[in-house]
Amino acid sequence: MPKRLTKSFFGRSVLAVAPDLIGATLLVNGVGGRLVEVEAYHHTEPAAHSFRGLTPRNAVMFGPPGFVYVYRSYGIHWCLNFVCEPAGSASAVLIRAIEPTEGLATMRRRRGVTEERLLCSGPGRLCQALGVTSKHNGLALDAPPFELWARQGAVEVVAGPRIGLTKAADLPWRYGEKGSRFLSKPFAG
DNA sequence: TGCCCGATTAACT
DNA sequence: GTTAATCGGGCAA
Repeated sequence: MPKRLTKSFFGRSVLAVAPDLIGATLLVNGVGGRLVEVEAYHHTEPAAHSFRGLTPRNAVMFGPPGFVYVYRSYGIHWCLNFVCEPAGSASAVLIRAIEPTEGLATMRRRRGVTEERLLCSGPGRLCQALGVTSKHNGLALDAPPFELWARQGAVEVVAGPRIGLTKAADLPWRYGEKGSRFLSKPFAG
């Protein structure tokens, strides 16, 4: 049987947690699937929301690991993050793409598209498909409506530069499942 | 206070 | 390939 990921899983280096999340299963109210693409963010690099210090928006990032940080992107979309490392480190993993496995009909209704590959392939898309909004900001990952299960068996993880950044764009902190057709963008090489 | 811009997406040409 | 939608943070004035 699969194992639930608890807060101790997240209380490690964000660069260790991020690749370990590939292949894990995330459900929100029973809707979701396998994580196939994530990105790491650390307060010491300027692309992170926490880089300039604590604000009302990023406060959850400065709290303990294993909690959810949700922010509004471009005034339109929601983006889902998992807080990592000991409290105060202000690091997090952005969830960028999911392979849908549970609640496909609900996702299609929320997204307004039928093609499976377009349901969760992107940070904004997966939040819409899973019904994630600001009301989830600050909630614990090991309690309802969230369920997070460790991956079973081996997963081949690849890394590359993060997407959509103008700062610290060279850091190879994007991780994904090799060859997955549900990535928001393929990995080079 | 005002202005610029972003961890995006979809609908254009 | 380009652009609009839309809003809060950061910084200049």
